[in-house]
Order: sequence, then C-alpha cells, then structure tokens
Amino acid sequence: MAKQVKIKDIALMSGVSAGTVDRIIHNRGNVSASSRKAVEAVMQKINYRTNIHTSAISIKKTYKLTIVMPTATEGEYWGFILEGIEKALAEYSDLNLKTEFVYYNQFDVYSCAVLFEQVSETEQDAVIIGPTFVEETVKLCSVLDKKSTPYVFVDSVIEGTSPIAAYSIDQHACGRLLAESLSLMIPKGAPFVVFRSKRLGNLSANNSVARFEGFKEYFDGSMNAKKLSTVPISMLDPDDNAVAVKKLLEEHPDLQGAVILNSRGYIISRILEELGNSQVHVICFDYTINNVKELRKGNIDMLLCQHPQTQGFLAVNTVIKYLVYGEKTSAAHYLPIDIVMKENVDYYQDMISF
Amino acid sequence: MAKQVKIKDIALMSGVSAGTVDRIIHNRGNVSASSRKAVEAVMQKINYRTNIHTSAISIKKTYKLTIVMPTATEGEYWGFILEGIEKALAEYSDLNLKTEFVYYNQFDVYSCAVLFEQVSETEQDAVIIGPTFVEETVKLCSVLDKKSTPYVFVDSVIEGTSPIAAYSIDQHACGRLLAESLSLMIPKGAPFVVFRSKRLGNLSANNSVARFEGFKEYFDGSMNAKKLSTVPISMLDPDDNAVAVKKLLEEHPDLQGAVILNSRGYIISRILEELGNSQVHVICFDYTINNVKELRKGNIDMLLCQHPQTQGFLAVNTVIKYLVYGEKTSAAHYLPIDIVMKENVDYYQDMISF
DNA sequence: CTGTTAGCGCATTCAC
DNA sequence: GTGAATGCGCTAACAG
Repeated sequence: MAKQVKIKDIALMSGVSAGTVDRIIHNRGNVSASSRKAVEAVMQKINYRTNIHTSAISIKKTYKLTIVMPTATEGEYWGFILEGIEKALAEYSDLNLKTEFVYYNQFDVYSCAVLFEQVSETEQDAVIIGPTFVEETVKLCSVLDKKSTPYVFVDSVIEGTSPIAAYSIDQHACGRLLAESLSLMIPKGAPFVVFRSKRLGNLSANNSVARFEGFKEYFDGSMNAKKLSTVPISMLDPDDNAVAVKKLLEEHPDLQGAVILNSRGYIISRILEELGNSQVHVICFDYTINNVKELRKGNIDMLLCQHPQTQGFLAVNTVIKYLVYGEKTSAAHYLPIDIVMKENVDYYQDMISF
Repeated sequence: MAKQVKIKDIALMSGVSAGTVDRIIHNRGNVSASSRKAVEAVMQKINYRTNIHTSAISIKKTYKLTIVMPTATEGEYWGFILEGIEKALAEYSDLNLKTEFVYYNQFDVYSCAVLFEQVSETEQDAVIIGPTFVEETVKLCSVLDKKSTPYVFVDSVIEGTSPIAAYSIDQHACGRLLAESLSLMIPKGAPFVVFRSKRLGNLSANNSVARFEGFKEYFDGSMNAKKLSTVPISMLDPDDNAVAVKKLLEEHPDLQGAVILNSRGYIISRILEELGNSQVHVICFDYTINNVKELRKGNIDMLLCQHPQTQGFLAVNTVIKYLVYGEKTSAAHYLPIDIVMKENVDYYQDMISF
C-alpha cells in the first residue's frame, strides 16, 4: 500500500501551511486565491483521503441529525429500520452526534404534513427521511434543498427530490419475483388470486402498484395471466375480508395460490386456516411478527422481504460519511430481495450482527 | 448517551495508573495479581469501549495476520470469501496490518497437510482458516492453541477446536430448506432425485452429509420419502454424469425434481437442457458463475446460497476487534441461508456494499 | 511490576 | 489571510 498523504505533505508541496490546506478542503473560506490555486493543483495530482481516526478525534463540531419516519413499532417494519439506524449510530458513538427522532402517523396525511413542516423549520445538518406521502415529502425536500441540507431516503425513492442517497428495493422486481415464486408453486394455469390494499393516495399504495406491474409483466403472454383476479383487502374491516375470501373459495374451489401485495398476508392466511383450507399457497411481503408466526405455522409459504435494518444502517453510514468525511455515494441503492421460508427464517434476523 | 469512560477513569477508580490498565486490557503481562483484580472489578461495573480512533492512531505494533484457505478463484466460492476478507482489510488500512495469504488445493490432502505444517511453524498474531480436511485442521489448531494464537473459521466449524469465532451456515438447515423448496415445487408424491458428490473424506463431503440428513428429516414420514433416490455425480467424469442422468430419465419419465447437495448443479442442469428436458425442477447450492448462468437461462430454478463475502468480512472484523480492541464475540455464528432465483439474482451480489 | 510521558495526525484556534 | 500552538485518548517506551 502506498503511504498515506498527509495534510502536512500537501502544505509542503504547495508552499502554504497545514491550516490553509484544511480551510480549503473543508470550504471554510478565508483563503487567498493564490493559495487555493496552489493547493488545488497539488490535490489534483495526489490522492488524498482524510484519515478518519485523526479527523474524528479532533472534530469538535456537534452534528445534528434528524430522523423523520412513520411511528416505529418494535418488531415491525419501521421498527427494524430504526434498529439499523441505532446500530449504526452506536458505531459512531465517538463522534459528537446529536440525533432527534420524530415520527408521524403513516395513515394520516395531516400528521405527516404537520411534522414535515416542523422539520422544515428546524435547523439540522442532515435528515434521514422515511417517506409515505409523496406531496408532503417533495415539499420538505425542496426546503432542505434550499438550505443545502443533505437528506437520505429509506424505504422508498421519491421522484422530484435530490437526496444524497436512497436505500430501498426494486418494487417492480419484487412483483416479478412474487410471480416467479407463485408459478413455481402452483401448476401451470391453476387459478390464483391477488390481494391488494384498499388504502390509496400514499406511497405504500405506490409500491403496491409497482409490484403489481412487475407481477403482471412476468405473466404476460402466459396462460396464467387469464386466471388473474384481484381482490382488495381492508385493514379496517376484518369481517369484510373473511366474507370476500369465503366467496372467492366458493367461486373457485380449485384455487391454488394467493399472493398479497403488501405485508398483510397474515390476515388472509388466518382466514384460510379458519376455513380449513390448506390447499392454497400463500405468499406475501415483509418479515413482521404476524407474518413470521403464520410462516412458522405453515399457513404462509413464503415471505419476500427487504432487510429494513440494513436500510437504516446504510442511511446513517452515508450521512456520516458525507458530513464528516466529505465522501459521496451514488444515489440509488437497491437492496437484495430476500426470500424467507419456514426453514430459513431462524437465520434471517441476525443478518446485521456486525 | 452516557459519557464514554476513559482509561484514565478506570485507572482512577481502581487506584492504579493508566499504563497498568492498558497492560491488563491488552494482556501484555507485567501486572500484579492485586492490580489485575482491582481493575477487573471496575471493568465489570463499567462499560468500557476503547475509542477506536485514538487507539488506531497510537498503535505502533504491526499485527501479522495469516489467512489459510483453499485456492480462491475469482467468482467462485472461496473467491467470494476472499473478497469479503479484502473488503474488511481495506477498512482497516490505517492499522498496521501485515497479511499473508496462503492457499492449498482443496482436492489434495497432501497439499493441505504441507501448508498447515508450514503455517504451524510461522509466527503470527492471528489466523483465519478456511478448513477442508478435518484431521489436518485439528492438528493445526492444536498447535495454535498451544501458542495461544487466536484463530477464526470461515465456511465450517470443526469439532475439537477452539476458535474465537466461526462463520458458517447450518448445513442441516440447508438440507431442510432444500426439501421444503422442492416440495413446494413438485406435486406431493412426485418422484425426484438427489445428486451427491462422489468425493469423500473431506469436509465438503461432511457438509453434504449434514445437508442430506436435514433433507431426509424434512420428508420423514411423508409420502415423498419413498420416492427418494440418490445418484452420485462426478467432477472428473462428465460423460459418466450424462449417462447416469439419461438412464435416470428413462427409468423415471415422470421425474419432477432434481436437487444437488453441492454447488455442481450447473452440471446436471446442462445435461437436462441437452436432453431437451424442461420438466424437471432443479435446485442446488451456491452463487457461482456457472450456477448463476444456468439460473438466468431458466435451467436452474433456485439456488440456496450462503454469503461468503460476509463470512470473510466478519472473520477479519472479529480478529481485529479481538487483537486490537480486546473485544470478544460469541463463537458460533450461523449466517442466513439465502434463496436466489432468476428474479432476485440481480440484487444479491451487492449485499456487502458498505 | 508500576507510574509517567512523549508522540500519533489532524482539526481547531489564536496570535500575528 | 496565515502559520504555529493546542488538544483529542490511547499506546508504548522508559525510568524508577
């Protein structure tokens, strides 16, 4: 390995002092044009990387980081994201970080609007955003852009914003994978049903749409496409769901598969169990307590999962590297789509054990 | 966050000097029993974590790390492990690490014995071991134990050794997952075949055995168990394999599934393709170039993968943390068993992008 | 065996 | 606008 170039070396080579070099690197101003020119010339030739250790030691600034996301319940999706965030923050405990966590109700646009407004008015060095509502998010981001405050997305990418990075999964690919899994499980041409969320107007619904697109695309031109029927499920009316499923089974006694485009698969699998139906293969999304329980019982066959912890972890990592070390990452990161079944679920959760 | 405890604090609390505390933390000797006792008592009460940054800049010692494993080809299993190792080493580039990579032929006990002997005679601060042959590994480890040289396993855990950590996957669970996947793909009672490696007397074979146990266990008592037939495949005689598969298909024209207990699934899937058979579902192990190619072509339906990069990465991490910061980890780590199919393969490889 | 102390390389700050 | 001085917490060498 080549010996690390130090700030002192650059100073020497460009005929200025270390302090001046530092001021240039960190854009702190108070540098004469001639000094800047000399230093920049040297920097071009030389591959300088700030030494994170010495840097971390001597940084006195307290960085303020705001995390805005839907209310996080332990063991559920946003809870896992939070886990990853906290894990990463723990690794940077030597840094002087001040974090503020604020949450909105993901089922309530208003709570989101109010909170985002609040965040807009607060001063901070960076923001990690877990978006749900498109319009509100775009608005928040435009304010942040104006203040040149960097922000990172977890869970989704929002059009019309310019985050320094976004960690999510490819929803379209999720849909295709869902279709591939289903078609491996049921005979060609066998009837199946697609359950979609009733909720509209927010991003979850958007994700759902992208998944559905991918799902349909996979089947395009194949026989199965004709058998596709979709049923909306409701979070609020459990009885409605039971009735709908029952009706469906009566109409299609040979139903082989049920896929749910969101994380509410446990609702359907429970109904199927109650109806004594064990013939229908069930696939849905996300590693949640309820889904895992159903997976273990054998009522759900397969879960397609993202790894929310990793999203949170990487989001923090990116922000710190950007703020403290001036490192930049590419903007869009699609994380792996994990397949979890009964026999590998035990080993899934500990993934980030480092 | 609670304020970080410093070495000086511990020294104060236990009535000794900072130097003594440091000697105790790093097992550098030259400490009286009474001092040790006092300090350890305080350490128990207090949650001390060495500040990696100040530590890193002041360390003068050059740690020597030896990595022994089977010859690593890029894009294959051991190549990925190496990737993870190098990734981790890059993160510790500020540390004064001296690494020595040595490789043996995983198909040749003798080359392993010779190399391990050599490693035994070299002095180093820690060793990362990728084992293949049990006896040779046990012998090496007993030498290391005597010298109190810490070592970490990747890929497998070997009985009768005491590594500071081991990163592998649960082979038995792999077998069960294989069975679960297969039974989702083929109708109940449909005939399938199990391909096993011919090679014996080494650990790969051991892994294979464990996988087979898990596989059988899953089917215990079910109808499918009766349909189980196993065929050995040979790495060396491709023609033999083709003949065997052809014969198998003639005997079982309704064959629905083929599982391969090792990473040579591409050999079988290619033969099936050549024979024009697209009805048999193929599942095998490991993300290798050949397997992925067959997966993309649709000849292999599913790959069960470990994430070798992560194994290598964590192995290095553990060693460094142990050596430099005196941190200990629990010994056995079973990593996730990943399921890779055509539609999620694109997002699998970048997993360690941090 | 133990306490003391000189760096480690950088960001910051304060005289100039 | 600039350069030199200071301090971060830890390690390692040295003097007792």
